[in-house]
Order: sequence, then C-alpha cells, then structure tokens
Amino acid sequence: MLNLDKLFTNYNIHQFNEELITWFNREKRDLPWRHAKNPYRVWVSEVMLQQTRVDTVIPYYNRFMERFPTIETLAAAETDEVVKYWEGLGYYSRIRNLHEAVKEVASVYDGVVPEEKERFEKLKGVGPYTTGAVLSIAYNQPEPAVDGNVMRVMSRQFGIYDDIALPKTRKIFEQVVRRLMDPAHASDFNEGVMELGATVCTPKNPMCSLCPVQETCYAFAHNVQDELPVKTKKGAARVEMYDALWIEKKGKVAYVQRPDKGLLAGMWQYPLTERGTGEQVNGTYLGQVKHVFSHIVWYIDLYRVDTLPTDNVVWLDASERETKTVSVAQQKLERLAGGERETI
DNA sequence: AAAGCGGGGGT
DNA sequence: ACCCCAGCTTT
Repeated sequence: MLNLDKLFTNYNIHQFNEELITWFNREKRDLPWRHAKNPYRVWVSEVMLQQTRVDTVIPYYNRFMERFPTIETLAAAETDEVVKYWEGLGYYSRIRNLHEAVKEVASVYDGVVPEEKERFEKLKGVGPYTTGAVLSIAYNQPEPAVDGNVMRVMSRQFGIYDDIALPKTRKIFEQVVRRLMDPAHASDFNEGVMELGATVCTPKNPMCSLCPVQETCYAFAHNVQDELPVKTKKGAARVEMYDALWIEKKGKVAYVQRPDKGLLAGMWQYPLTERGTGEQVNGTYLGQVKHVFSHIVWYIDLYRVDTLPTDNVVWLDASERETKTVSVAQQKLERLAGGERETI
C-alpha cells in the first residue's frame, strides 16, 4: 500500500483543481447527456459508457432517451423492447440490470433516483464507479468515480506504479481522488478528469503540450508518460468454431433463442452447433463469418439447408424477426444469407 | 483474485 | 496484432 502523505508532499492540490476545472469549463465537449441534466439522464449515460466509447454511445443514447425520456417511461416498458434499444451495444446484462434498477426506483423510491449512497449503490448494475459518477455529476457529492481514465491520469500525475489491472488498485486511486478533489466542485472534478483522460491524457501519445495540469504532473516532469499506467495484459482469446444453418420456408426463417444466462443471453440467432460435435451439415456452404469478443473468437460457417436440425426452432417472418434482438455476429450471418438470397 | 461478459476504434 | 474503452457480476 502506498503512502498517501508522501504522495501529496509538496503537491499543489489547489493548482490542480483550479487548472483542471477552468480547462474543463472551457474545453468540454458538447455531449447529449450534458443537456437537460438530471439524475436519470446521467445514470443512463454512465451505464452506456461502461467499457464503451463516447462516439459509440451517442446515437444509442439519443434513441434511448427519445423513447424512454423518464424513469416512468422506462419502468413501464417491456424488457424485450428495452433490450432492443441496446442491440449492437454489447454487454447486454447492463440493460437488463438497468431496467430492473429503474423499476425499483419507480416503485420503492417514488421515481426519484436515491441521493443516499448506501441506497443507490445497492441497485442492480450499479458498482463503485457508477455510484461515484451519478452521485457526483448529478448531485455534486464529493465521491470518487474511478474509471480507466482516472487511473491513467492519476498514475501519471502522481507517478503511481501499481498495476491497474488488479481490483485492489482502484481503491488506491479512490483515496487519491478523495484527497485531491475540491469537494465544492465534485461534478466538474470527476467529469474534468475523465474528459482530460479521453482527449489529452490518452493511453498512447498523450498531448502533454495541451495539458492544463502539466505543471503538477510527475510523468511529464520525469518523461515517463509512456510507462504509466502499469497494466498487466490478459491472455489471448480462445477460438471457437460453429456451423450456422439458414433455413427458409414459405417466407419464414428458423431461429433459436440463446439461454437466458451467459454469453448473449436471450438473444436470437440461426440454429448454431459447435463444429465437429454433430453430424456433417447437409446443405450448401455459403461462407464464413468471423466475430471477435474480448475473450472469444468465433468462426461461423453458414449453410443453407432444407431440413430441420432441432425441434426448438421458431419460424419468423420479416416483421417478426424485426422485433427480436440479435448479436452483431448474427447480423453478419444474415448479411451473408441476404446477399445469397439475391442470387437465387 | 480471476474470469465472464460485446463490440468497435485507434495505432 | 494489440490496446482499451466514463465497469459490473459471478465464481
């Protein structure tokens, strides 16, 4: 454990806050969740932004808020429709948890996002980061909101070499933030550090010449920006091979629903079998799709076949298919099948 | 503490 | 090819 007192010896806390917040208020990007700011909008944006880039989130956020502008509209909606608005965004447990949490806020807290930390942090899908982000950004409470940006900025600012891949390291940065943050400007502080990490203090080639807190930065002073933060890397993703079946009869296509737990829970797809586990596919080979997850790589061979592989299929016409939620891997397969259909 | 969980963009 | 992103839950 590192010595906080030592870290802050001769460190100008006031200068950091002053420069950061002045910079943030001058340079901050115009983002949808910074308009008509309220706790619900902040919360939705923070969940969408988990492990997901701002540019990816923006169109999803706008569509989502247009359809579910309030706690009440989201709480009243069917899960299937809500999940459909998340299609393509990934980490689908986020939206199932958010929907359940919002329903709880509607029923238990009368539709008001709880301001008490011990209540908010117990909601589904709300972890340490989201707790700090919502309480600080929406309610201006002096809580740390430590994400990858914050760990990168702080590791450089203070020369902290702890491995940010380890869960316990986040707590160190929370202590640093608690000590550094001007409690009167919690919202601007947290958003400002993240904005700095996203736009200036980037993982590769940080733009130190543009940095408002260059003067107080350990990494800049010692020219070690490129070795911070320290992060151990994970092993390579495993490879899995599948056969997918495109079966179309009288304008309807066979689909199966994935199990309600695990990878892509509950989502719809063509019948899919792990290669080599069943009998040889008897059909026309249409091509291969590659799909990369963070921990798995899928190679899927697509076949057009005439026979039913399993009795668990559901036959969907085009409009029925539209309402189902599918993974991007499935979208790639359908594109392949669609291109093939035109040649028939 | 480690693994599971999506997808995309930057270098 | 590798990195990593406004992380949380389960094991």
